[in-house]
Amino acid sequence: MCDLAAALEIVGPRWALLIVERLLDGPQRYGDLQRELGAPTNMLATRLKELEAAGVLRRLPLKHNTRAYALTDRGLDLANAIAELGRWGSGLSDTD
Amino acid sequence: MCDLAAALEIVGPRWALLIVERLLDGPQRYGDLQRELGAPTNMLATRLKELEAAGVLRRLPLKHNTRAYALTDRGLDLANAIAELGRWGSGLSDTD
DNA sequence: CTGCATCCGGAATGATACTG
DNA sequence: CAGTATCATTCCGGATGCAG
Repeated sequence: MCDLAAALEIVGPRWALLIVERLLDGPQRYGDLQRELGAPTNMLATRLKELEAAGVLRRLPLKHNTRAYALTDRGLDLANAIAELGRWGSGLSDTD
Repeated sequence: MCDLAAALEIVGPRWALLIVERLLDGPQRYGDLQRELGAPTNMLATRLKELEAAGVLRRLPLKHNTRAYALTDRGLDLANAIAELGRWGSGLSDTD
């Protein structure tokens, strides 16, 4: 299996890369991600668990009943790939 | 909608990025892609149509009953993003 | 013989309501 | 606020069949 397929095993499922992109801004809470992404709550919970298991992000327990999700080094490493993909996406309306 | 989401609308579905990666080697025929990717034939046909509609690749009619699929400029533009994602995927076994 | 559509079972996804 | 349970819908995967 090539490296790209291995990467897609983790960030391929829907919402995964969007979650990481939001987290590049800094740690965010569950409700913040849900609102900004517009993702279904069950999918958000599922992806967060997968990404945590993959070592892309980790949960930071806060006071009371709140936690925050923050990228690990492995997650921050995705910044370049996300930037390139975003740059490509921004040029989709050009020269159409 | 952010640029990343727009990009994922096209290359998000399964096999899409894998197809483009194989095509970076040069134009390939349907059977070649099917064998090297191990993708189901129906999915391959579906993704190829979507990617063609998105202007990522185009069909080159060959002699007889064969066609080849080749990347357009827009498809070649994905090389950087694929390279970054592949690089990230290759580091997944490190420091595990 | 290559390219692709169709059929069907199963997995992934999405909307909503509910619990701690 | 954070996450789970449930159910409808769509997507995916494998086999098969048909057309050029």
